[in-house]
Amino acid sequence: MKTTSRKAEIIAEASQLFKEKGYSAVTVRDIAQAMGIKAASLYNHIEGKQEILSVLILDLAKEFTSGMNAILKMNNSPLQKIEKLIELHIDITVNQSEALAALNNDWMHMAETDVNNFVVMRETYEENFRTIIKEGIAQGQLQPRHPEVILFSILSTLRTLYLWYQKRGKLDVNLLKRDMVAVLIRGIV
Amino acid sequence: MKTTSRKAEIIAEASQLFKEKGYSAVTVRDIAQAMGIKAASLYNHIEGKQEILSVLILDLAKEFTSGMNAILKMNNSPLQKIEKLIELHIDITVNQSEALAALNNDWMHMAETDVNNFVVMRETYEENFRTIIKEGIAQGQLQPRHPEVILFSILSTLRTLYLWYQKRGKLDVNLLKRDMVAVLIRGIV
DNA sequence: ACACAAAACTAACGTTTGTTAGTTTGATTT
DNA sequence: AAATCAAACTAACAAACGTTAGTTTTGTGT
Repeated sequence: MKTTSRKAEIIAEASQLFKEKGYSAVTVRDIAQAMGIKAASLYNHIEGKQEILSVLILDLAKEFTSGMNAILKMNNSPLQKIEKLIELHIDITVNQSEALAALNNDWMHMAETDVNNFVVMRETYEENFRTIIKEGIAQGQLQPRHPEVILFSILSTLRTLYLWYQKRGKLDVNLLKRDMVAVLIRGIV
Repeated sequence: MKTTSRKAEIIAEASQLFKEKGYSAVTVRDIAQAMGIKAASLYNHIEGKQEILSVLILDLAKEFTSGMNAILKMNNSPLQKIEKLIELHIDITVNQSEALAALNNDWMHMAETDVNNFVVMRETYEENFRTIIKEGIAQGQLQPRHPEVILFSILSTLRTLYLWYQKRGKLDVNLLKRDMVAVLIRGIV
């Protein structure tokens, strides 16, 4: 059964190394060694080191974008939308944690065009999130805090979840979702 | 008035570059250019590229450690201690944001001994924080959520604050503290 | 058995990397 | 005026970098 292409295997292997040391500190020889082949052999499958990074990041960014769009279409309350967004991030984290590391830390090392596309996608995503929060405040469903503080505190928690999930012995995803929603939305007191 | 040594100037300049591109992507020639001198001239002041990183990270780690120790000595309630910790992070972020980027993202690129010291300091810090949270739960002051989820959601927000503070036009520190404490502790609903 | 394509290989390339060695500059002290 | 010293310089190094070119191996369908 050959379900994964060689290119996909390379990208998967590279993403783990990128997560550990960052894109710039990983050499193509490192990636090749992890694959059990020589560095030059990689170029039968990829165009270059940067392509790996771009595939990793842009594919994931698209996943966030389409997840956001799906949530925007639902006619739920702002608070319910935020809950859905938290669950979206957790789902992506659970099976894409390596790509998340690259997206968070190494996006600026993509080719210029890709960086520009990425930044637009990211700003759009944040703007959509911000709008949901503002609606929640306007409707009296959320506390009247500075929307930027709310956006940031939720988003930074979710964005770095990949660092922390998995080192704590894989706690159950549904338990994680429940407690995370509770903590982020209802606080800890 | 010569209040800052040349070495300190180099470290300050380097930390800005590290924040933008990460340690590995910054060359000593980049740092030299930012200083307006040649790369070789740096070595009159520093032992090597790694030394810059270690000074940045370990000095900051010590600051967190002594801040934590001061808070542990106070006889406040767990909740009050957490508020103090949030303020500690905000204070450090406001005037050390470049070093924070290195501490978060590039600690693994220090020399092995320094990495080991750092990891111990970090684990100790987290363990102290976790203990405070557990006490808060035990005393009924905090909601009975998974302590790890609480610890993580607070800490990850505070740790990445440096990314976000300053691009939003330097909102007032006291306002930031107040809203951040409110959001992290009392939630958003 | 043969042809073909996928995927590995060896060898090398031009650059860039961090760093060292030895020298010159410019200001301050004696 | 001579000596001192911090801090810059030029020149070069060996090693590591991403990548290319050309060749050989391996597996698959005919």
